[in-house]
Amino acid sequence: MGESLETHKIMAMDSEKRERVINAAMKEFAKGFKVACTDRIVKEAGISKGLLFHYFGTKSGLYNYILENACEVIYNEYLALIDTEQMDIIEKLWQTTLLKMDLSYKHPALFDFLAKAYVEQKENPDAETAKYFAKTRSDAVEKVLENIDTSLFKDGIDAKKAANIALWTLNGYSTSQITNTKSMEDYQNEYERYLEELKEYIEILRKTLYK
Amino acid sequence: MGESLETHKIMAMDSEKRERVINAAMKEFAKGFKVACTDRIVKEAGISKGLLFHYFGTKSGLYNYILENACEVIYNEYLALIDTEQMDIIEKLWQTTLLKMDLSYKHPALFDFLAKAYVEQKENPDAETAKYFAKTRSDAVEKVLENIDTSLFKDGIDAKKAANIALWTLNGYSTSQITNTKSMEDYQNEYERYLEELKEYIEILRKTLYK
Amino acid sequence: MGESLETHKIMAMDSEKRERVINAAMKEFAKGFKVACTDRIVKEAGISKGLLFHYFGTKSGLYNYILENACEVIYNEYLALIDTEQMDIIEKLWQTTLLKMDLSYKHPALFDFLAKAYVEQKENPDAETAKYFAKTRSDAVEKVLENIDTSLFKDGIDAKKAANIALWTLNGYSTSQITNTKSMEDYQNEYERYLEELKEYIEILRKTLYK
Amino acid sequence: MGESLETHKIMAMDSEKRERVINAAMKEFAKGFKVACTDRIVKEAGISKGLLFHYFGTKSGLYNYILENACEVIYNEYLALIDTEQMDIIEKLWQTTLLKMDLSYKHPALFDFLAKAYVEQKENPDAETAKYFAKTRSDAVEKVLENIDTSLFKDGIDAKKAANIALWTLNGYSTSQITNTKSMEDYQNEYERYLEELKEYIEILRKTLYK
DNA sequence: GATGAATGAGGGTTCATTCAT
DNA sequence: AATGAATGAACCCTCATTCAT
Repeated sequence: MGESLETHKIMAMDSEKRERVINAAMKEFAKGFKVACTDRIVKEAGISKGLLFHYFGTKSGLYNYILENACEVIYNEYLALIDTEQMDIIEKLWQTTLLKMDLSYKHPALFDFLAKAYVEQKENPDAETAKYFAKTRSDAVEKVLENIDTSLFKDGIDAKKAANIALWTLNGYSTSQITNTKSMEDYQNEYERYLEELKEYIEILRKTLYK
Repeated sequence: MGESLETHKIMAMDSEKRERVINAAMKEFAKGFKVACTDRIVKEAGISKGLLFHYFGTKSGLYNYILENACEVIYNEYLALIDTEQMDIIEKLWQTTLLKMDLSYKHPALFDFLAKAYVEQKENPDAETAKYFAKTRSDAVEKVLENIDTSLFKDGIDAKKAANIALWTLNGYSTSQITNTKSMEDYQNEYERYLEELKEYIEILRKTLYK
Repeated sequence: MGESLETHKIMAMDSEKRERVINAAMKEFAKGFKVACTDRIVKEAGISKGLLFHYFGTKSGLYNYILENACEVIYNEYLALIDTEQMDIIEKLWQTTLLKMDLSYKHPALFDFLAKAYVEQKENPDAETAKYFAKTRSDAVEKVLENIDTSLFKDGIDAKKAANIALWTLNGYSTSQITNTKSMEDYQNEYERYLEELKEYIEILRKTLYK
Repeated sequence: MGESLETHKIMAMDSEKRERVINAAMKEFAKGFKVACTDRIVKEAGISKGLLFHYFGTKSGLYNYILENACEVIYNEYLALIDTEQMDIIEKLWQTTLLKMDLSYKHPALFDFLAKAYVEQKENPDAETAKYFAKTRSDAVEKVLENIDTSLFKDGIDAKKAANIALWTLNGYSTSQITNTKSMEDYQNEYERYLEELKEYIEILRKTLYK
């Protein structure tokens, strides 16, 4: 879990302040490690530059903390909520998509940050953090695709591949929507239509992949 | 098409030298605009720093030129080669995937650069370049999805959505492969297996979406 | 001496704690004023940063206190022990060298600190402290060179100069030994050999300078 | 000799400008590596901060260059001028002292810088530079003490030790003079008296150590 | 056209010093 | 008295951009 040197300091931090730093830093690091600017982070978090380095040591230290924290959020507020009893993979994907949307609402920068972290991986985080991040990713994939009822799929179709098709379809749709959405207000207005259309994709997947 | 101030200057440039700059800059900008460093570009391109700025004015100017150039490559070496007569969308997607792999071989940094440009959009390019880039993207989608024989799909399935499922599936598979591929050599060794597996996905799509 | 503003505060300090601060600070300041870091001092002394500044006001304030304290050590534990009855300067130098070695053992950082303070003089200490330091130095020279029996020297040799030659020789040898000594263990192993060789120099001086 | 990466860049530098940087940096580094401030160096040298780093890469890089350069000065303007035919060590020491005074006049910060470099050794310079510096020092000692006519010393006196006594005496006197000298003007006014007194020490050494 | 020396604003990091508790 | 969180000035270093040649 990355018990870096500063962890105890960070834990001792005023939690409200820590929250502000986490939010500001995640938003900033979503732009990429190098582009992220600690000046903007401290300004948005409302603390001094010195304090940031007092707690996190270096920019990389902060980055590692934010990444590990994001992983923990994924574990606690996403993976923990996945219904492992659900063996109908399409139904499960529908539910996880809803979970993700909730999460994305509570932590607006979370998925952008994680996506960037993934693209930039190996460059910035230390070995331990990177390992934790990789494990989080594989755990997430596994948790979604494990324990599925393969007998639901049409005969003669590889279950693993069919599940992937369902997964990529939902991801593809989500991505395309984010792309087309300009603003947060846009997003809220379109929310209903978005869910509706998503359900239609779900139906097609069910109709075509399932018996 | 981005008639920026410097365009005529750039055209007057020795074409071999220009090619070297384009390759070097694309590779560098694939890392992201801010992270890209003009020092490395001029070093790899074998020209002086002064000359780079003589032709392109600013780093952003260079970026815009590279982005527009990449769009032109997409038009000339990808979209132009798509078989518009092909009405079987799954077959068409298979062919475009092969085209992309060819392109990726000829311009190793092209898709990485475009992906980064997409993720970073709005921040760097000027309005006109951004518009051109957006148009290229939508033209690409349209060119693939236009003029497809919807009667091939099973009855009761929205053709547009079914086509998207096929599209996202192939993209999803490509992305997952790139992720798992560590090196260029890896890639060449796995090439055959990659195509084989891709074909299997194609078959599943055909079996499930088509009558 | 050096009645700076904080002196009474410092005297009110718990003496054990003060001792720890003095030792830690002297060791740290032996590296040079600027390089010395108050964080390391408080850590080694086992007190809080706030307390350090409560007592000493500023880094310079602490430095001045340490320097004055070191001077007092020199007065009390070195100059006070010099045998003023001893008129044989060479014998006296031999004895003072032994005294210095004792002192160096009791206060490992003392001479390093004073040497650094001397090299850096004028930059850091306040005027009064600097004066006290200078006086300590000249007192030390005087105390060693005063009241010597000049009749022991060969005729036709200026006694003052001859005494200096003896002084510089012993200092020169000491310095060269410190230079060649890598570690504290080294030092203890070589201690006997060191004294032996020193005695040989003493003999030469006696043979050449004295009648 | 330390062919570091930047050496060719430095050699291509305008020599007058380089001279200004060397002088400014040597003066500044004579305060110690950490205390030295690149802002003051560039200000005194009359160049921009960027240029300093363009040529020398890092503060350490500059330091190493200055140290190597100082060693070269020692070789070319000091060791090369020592009369190796001179077998009378006392006469030789007298001559080398004069050489040093000349050097000290031409390069006012040289010996201060080297003394500081010696005290701080192992911390800052890279391995190669450190080796070169160490070699310069040992070459200097050797060149002075080699090839001396031991038959000049009184019988029963170890020649090596006797030579050291002479060496330390002259060094001791020089050091004491520098200490007492406040300003450059002081120095020039006292120059004659200084030489006179030095000669007297020489005479004593001759009278006492030689047959 | 072509070069690369020169600039300076911006960014990460350190550390003496202050202050609320 | 005692603590350590909080501050900001100062420092090293990078890099886009300019300009004299």
